[in-house]
Formats: sequence, structure tokens, C-alpha cells
Amino acid sequence: MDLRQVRYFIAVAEERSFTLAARRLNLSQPPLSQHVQALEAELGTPLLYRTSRKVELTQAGEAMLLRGRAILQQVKSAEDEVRSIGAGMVGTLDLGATGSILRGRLAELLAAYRQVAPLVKMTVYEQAPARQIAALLNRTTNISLIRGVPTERDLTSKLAWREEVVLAVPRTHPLAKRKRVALGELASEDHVVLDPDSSDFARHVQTCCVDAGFLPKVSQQVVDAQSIPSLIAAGFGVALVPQSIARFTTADIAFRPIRPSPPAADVFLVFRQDETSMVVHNFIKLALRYLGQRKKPG
Amino acid sequence: MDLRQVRYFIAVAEERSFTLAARRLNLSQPPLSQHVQALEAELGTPLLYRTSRKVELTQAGEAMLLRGRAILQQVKSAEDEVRSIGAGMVGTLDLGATGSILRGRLAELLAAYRQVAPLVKMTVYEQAPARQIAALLNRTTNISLIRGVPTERDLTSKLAWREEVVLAVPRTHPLAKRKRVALGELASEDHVVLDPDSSDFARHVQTCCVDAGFLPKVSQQVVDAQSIPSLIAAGFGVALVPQSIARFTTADIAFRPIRPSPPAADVFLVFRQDETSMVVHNFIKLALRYLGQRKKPG
DNA sequence: ACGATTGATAGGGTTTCGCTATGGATCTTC
DNA sequence: GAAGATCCATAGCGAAACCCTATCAATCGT
Repeated sequence: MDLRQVRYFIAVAEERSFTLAARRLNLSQPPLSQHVQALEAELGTPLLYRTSRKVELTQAGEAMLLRGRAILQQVKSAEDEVRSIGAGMVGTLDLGATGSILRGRLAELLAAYRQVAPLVKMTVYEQAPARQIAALLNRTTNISLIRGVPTERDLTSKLAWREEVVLAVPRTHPLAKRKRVALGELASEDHVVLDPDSSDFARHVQTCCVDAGFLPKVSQQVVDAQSIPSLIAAGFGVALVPQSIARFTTADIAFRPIRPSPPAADVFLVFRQDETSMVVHNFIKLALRYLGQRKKPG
Repeated sequence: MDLRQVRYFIAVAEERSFTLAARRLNLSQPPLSQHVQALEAELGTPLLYRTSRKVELTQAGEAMLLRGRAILQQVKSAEDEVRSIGAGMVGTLDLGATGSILRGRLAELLAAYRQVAPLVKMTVYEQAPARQIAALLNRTTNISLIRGVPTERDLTSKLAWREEVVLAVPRTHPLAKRKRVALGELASEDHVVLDPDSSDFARHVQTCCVDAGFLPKVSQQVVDAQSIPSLIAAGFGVALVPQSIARFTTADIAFRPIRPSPPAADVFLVFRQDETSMVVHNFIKLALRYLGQRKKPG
């Protein structure tokens, strides 16, 4: 059985006429007769009761009409679905990110993406960078956002955005009065730092300080970047934080740029090199375009 | 989209190889590649991720595989259904018959038919002959069993069976001692008769009696042939009944042949000349064959 | 490094497809 | 009531699709 035969038969059945159906199908009448005959021969039963004046459906024809419509509908539905998946507009997308990135700029990125591809089922896993790499490699996630490029050969990285390192101090602190601060001036301060085991940003900051000639004196170590502002406000000292953390600020805290500025903390989109999912590629394409448009968001 | 393309793609997807799939399809490998390419081009997305060493499904391919299987299954199911209907093994069959015929030989005929075509939904309407003709003409029923051929030009009749007219008398009646009885001998008897308005058999008997030179003296008129035996047993007189009524007999009654025998009451299968239902034609064919095999049932 | 295997591509013969022309049958119209 | 119109089926022909064999490019295994 051929879909063309089904389409042709349905046209004849609906028009109750070979001639009209042929017109509708942009076809001449003879091949239409032949195809319907072929279908009837294959099914071993007449589908149409023909007189030279009118065409009526047999019972088998009635059934064939209903079933044929259902088949064509299913075919169309399958085409649409496959096309959507192929275009990366339908499917699943599993992301990995650390809490600070997730609640920072990633949230706005995901919101923008959801507007473009609302049928994609997104899941975000909040995990430490090392776990994210592992998850990418064992195909638990498709994309990760991490600071720094992983060395694994199967992974590709693309720069998502750069975050300047800024100083967070209590408003009562002497440095709060300054317009900008040099990194070396923080050698004698108490520092609130993130856990370097789980935070690439913490390691980045540590490297910057070592390059500036000192090892920060740790008054408090935290796991979640969001807890830093309240600790600063409570007088635990100062902290070097990504610029984006400023969104979680309170009135008690001031943020000041570091000058000369240390290297920015770069956030990368990381994914498998052999990734086949069009959803993933589509997301990456849209994300880079979106992030490129607004390099410096509020 | 073409069913062949779908079949070919499914083979490749299942075998994870063009070469093996081509072998399974009794086809060489190049046209297989081309058909899959054509399908991918039409859907605007790759379905397979090919290296020169192995073939894997893309997400779109996974969806296409599932949908394709469903489509082929539905096609096969449709083919089976249409074929069955075309062979007259599935569908509906509405019959009309009078009570005596229905509870007589028709019951056994329907039982035999049900064994052959158990999927046919049968409905039997018990109605007077005139209503049966009307029901046939307005397509309420497909087939009727009536005595005598209707005159309507749109109807076709085929002899189903012939029923001899026999005499029913109480065992105490003088005629019960006879081996056979002539019709003329019944001129002076009291007769239990069916309603001639609703019974072709009653009219047939009446004609026979008139041909024999008398008009039966009616002691009692009934509508249902089944009530005759008990009335005979109760002494209401004699009755001329179809042979098949003997199955409802009791010990108090004797049946005797009429000699010389009057014309038999012929029962006909009647149906529309333009009937298209294969169920109907199949039933008629099977019924005539079945009835022909056992002309004289017990 | 070389042979074997896999999928893609090229070219040719056969089948299928769709078109025009025509036939047979019925309905409409004058 | 006969002629024309309409409808579906058939016949014959040119074009397109299809499937084949032969070959190429790339990768895997020895």
C-alpha cells in the first residue's frame, strides 16, 4: 500500500467523482482510475461502487476512508514532530551550573531561551565544576557553564561572558570611601572566600592574589556565593566577588573596582564535541547570539 | 513522505547499518542510501549520524523510528480491516423474518452462519411480510425471508427451501388414523388458521383450498403459528401448517401428509438488487450452499 | 601500513507514472 | 425519441523514478 494511493482514494471518496478528484489533485483522470484500481486489487475488494454516472462507497470503502484519513493525519503529525526535533525546537536539554552562575546571568539566559523554544524540556543541575565535567562526559548533561576551559579533549568550550572581579566591603570600611582599590592593598585585610575545592572563581581569585604578591587571610570560608554579602555586612572583612554578585547586595555594602584590574573570570559554555542533539546546538547558537547582543547587562 | 521511505529508514535504523538493511530488504545498498537521504531532505533534518564505520540515530531519527513503526502498524491494521470487510467477514447484517420462519429453519441457518463469520453483527427483526418489504426498500434491513416472491422490481428473490403443507389433527380425530388425507376431505372440518393479512402462508393455504373446491370453515384465527398446536390439541379442529411446525408438536397431535399434495409453500431469500454489502452477498452464498446441502433436515 | 569494510556517488537499463486520445454507457435536452 | 454531454475505463506513448553494477573516499583492524 502506498500513501499516494491512499491520498488519491480519499480525494475520490470525498468528491464522489474521479473527474473532480483529479482536478483537485492537479492530475488527469486516467491515472487516478488506475491508482484506485491498483489499491482495490491489492486489498482484494472494491472500495467504490461505480456506475457511469455516480460513485458510491462500498462498506470496505467507508472503512478505508476513515482509516486512510487517520493514516495521513498520523503521517503529518510525525512529519511535524520530526521536523521540530530536527530544528532543535523540541526535545530535552540538561544543563549543569554552579549556584552563583545559575542564579546570576544564566537565569536570564534561560528565560530568553524559553521564549524562543517553549517546547524544550529543560533541567538544570546545580553541581560543583568537577561533577559537571563528569556529567558531561557520561552524557547526564548536555551543556555546562563553568569558569575556565576544561582540558578534556572530547569537550568544546565557548566563551559565554566575562565577569570582572570587584571588591565588596562594608560601607563603614575605610576602603568604601575609595573610588578604586589596588589588589595589593588587600594583603592585610580579612577575606571571606568561597571554597576553592568547589569553586573555580575562588581558585581564580587566589591566583590573582598570589600574582599580586600575597595570600589572602581567610576569616571565613563559604560554599554559596550568595551568603557573602551578609557576612561582609556582619563585619567578617572584605571579599573579592564576581561583578554579577552585586545584584544580591544590601544597603550596608559597597562594591569597588580593582585597579589595575586582574584578569576577568571568564564563564564558558562547555559541551561534548560529538554532541548530536539539535536542541543543544540550537541553544548554543541562540545563547551566544543573545549574550553577544548585551555584553554588559544591568 | 512515502511509505517505502519509512520502511527503508526503519530497516536501517534497526540494523544500524545500510548494508545489512539492504540485505534484509532484498535490495542493493545504493538506492537505500538515496531513499534515506530523500527522506532526510524532505524532513529538513538528518535522521542518522553516520561515520563510515557505524550508523547512529539522531534525536529526530529516534522520533522518526517510533512514529514510523506506528504508521506501518496502522497501515497494516487498516489493510486487514478493509480486506475483512471486503470479504464479507466483518460488518453488519439486518434480517427480517416472520416469527414462524425465524424460530424454524432460520435459527439453524443463523447458527451455522455465525460459526463461519463470527465478527458479523447480526440483527433479526420479526415483522409481518409487508413491513419486511418496506424495510428492505428503505434499507432498514438487508435480507428478508418470506413465502412467495415480491413483485417489486428492485428486489431479487432466491428460493431458500420448500415446505410441504401438512395436516395437523388431534390424535383422537378420525383423520389421525389415516396414512394420508386428500385436501377435499377437509371441507367439512373446523379449521384453525393464521391471519391471512399478516401471513403469506395463510394465503397460500387458502388458495390451495379454493383450488380444491372449498373455503375452509374458520373456528379460530391466530397470529402466531406457534399457538396452533395447542389449539388443535384443545379440540378447535384441524389446521394446515408448514411441515416445519412439526418441531413444536406435542403428544396429543398427529401430522399427516396431504395427497395429492398441494403446491409447497416456498420460502425465499429476498434482497435488494443493488445491494453492495459483501456481508450480504457472502451470507446469501453461504446460506444457499448450506441449505442446498441439507434439503431435508430433521 | 595495508587490506577489508562501510557509506556515498556515477551511469545505464528497466519499470512505473502521468499524459492525450478514445471507447462504452448513461443522463439530459430539444 | 434522438442527439449531445458527461462520466469512468482503456490504450499507447514520452518522461521520470527506480534499482542495478561499478567505483570512490574514509575508517577500522591486523
